[in-house]
Amino acid sequence: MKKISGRTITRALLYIRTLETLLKDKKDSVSSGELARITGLTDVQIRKDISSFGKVGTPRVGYDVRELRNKLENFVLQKKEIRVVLFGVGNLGTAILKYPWLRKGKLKVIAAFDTSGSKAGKTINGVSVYPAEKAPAIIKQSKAELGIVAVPEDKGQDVADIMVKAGLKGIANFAPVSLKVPKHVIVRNIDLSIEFLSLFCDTQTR
Amino acid sequence: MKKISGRTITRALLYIRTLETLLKDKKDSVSSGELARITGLTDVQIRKDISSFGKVGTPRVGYDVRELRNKLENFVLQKKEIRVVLFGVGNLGTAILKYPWLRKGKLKVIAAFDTSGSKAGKTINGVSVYPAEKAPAIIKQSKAELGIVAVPEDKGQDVADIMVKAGLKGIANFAPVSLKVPKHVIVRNIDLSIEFLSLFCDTQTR
DNA sequence: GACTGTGAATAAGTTCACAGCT
DNA sequence: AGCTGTGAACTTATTCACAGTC
Repeated sequence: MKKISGRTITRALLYIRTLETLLKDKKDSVSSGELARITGLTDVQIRKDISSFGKVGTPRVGYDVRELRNKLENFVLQKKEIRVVLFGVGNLGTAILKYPWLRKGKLKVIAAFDTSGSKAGKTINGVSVYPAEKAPAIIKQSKAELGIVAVPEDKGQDVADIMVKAGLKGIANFAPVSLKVPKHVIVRNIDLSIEFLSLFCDTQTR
Repeated sequence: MKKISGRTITRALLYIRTLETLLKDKKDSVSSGELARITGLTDVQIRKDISSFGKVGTPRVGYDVRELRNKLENFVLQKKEIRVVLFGVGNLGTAILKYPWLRKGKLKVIAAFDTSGSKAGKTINGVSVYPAEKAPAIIKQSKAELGIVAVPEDKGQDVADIMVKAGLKGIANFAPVSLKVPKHVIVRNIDLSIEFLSLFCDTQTR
């Protein structure tokens, strides 16, 4: 088996999501063309992606939905549970904590942290909020792997430093600031302003 | 001047953000190498991107921060104000409305909509919340261009349909569902679950 | 010497064209 | 016929190497 590109993996996660809704609709067979219609990608792209995980479809029929879902999950999400911590229980942090789809999957937010004393001690959607000082101990002890930065931009770097020191290997950063981290830590930036503006630019150029 | 790729534009938006924080720090000159250190990109990438907007740097010195910022803004964001509407005033929608960086830039949320009667009539961060029925009229009259889908997944397609019918040209979709829209409407999907999971996968493969 | 700007080389990603299966 | 799977062609994006400038 060869190495799989990050883009293929991201699309595989989309396929998994799509297959799961097909399962809910009691569909148990699907073709690459049908997946293409749903996702907006091309059928060839989808077949190519899927083929990098091994042969699983049957000609003339398509893919067995459950089998394909399992195949993709086994490659992409072997781990049973991915432990995540969140920094910043403001509006965005709360929104992330309350969104149900974090629980449906393998993602588990195991703790949230906030510097404001008024937030600590609360429980949001089953997740306890702790004062920021407790973060290093809790992260290490719980063996969390991912951190979400949902604090204002001027606190972003401080939070990232804590996360790095505590041993997190991936950071999802919603603060509109570039984080400085050692290269073994991977940062995914989600700057909503930039997302919206680049979407706008896309609409202009066509 | 040649055509500029979407990726270059997204990076240009990041450069603009970065230059603006440099301005705040009273830095008025910066090199591609320095921008590279801050953003995590390579210096060549940055020079190449910038050069596609025209010559603006001076050898031995670097770029004038203010001049470069203006140059990039003129290319990428000529428009004075980009009008946006939001559907779904739950936690995520409220978070988006309250985040300050939407106002710093050219993005302006001109209205929010929610089906729940209890939300309509409120004002969040200066943005009025209306019942969903008012959306078509308000969108058309205000000449809004972008829509944000922050409703639960089972309402996503309905909202997208309203947005398309009202003439919006771009949709930022936070609902974990694939939207079906005519091809002249551009959708940017931001599925937080997929973002986090793909980040996790990245941390595994190196 | 220390920077920018850029054509050329390389790498990554997508689409094409068609072989192969049932 | 109608689908999957895949090498090959092509397109897009990044990196290299170095010329040009102050």
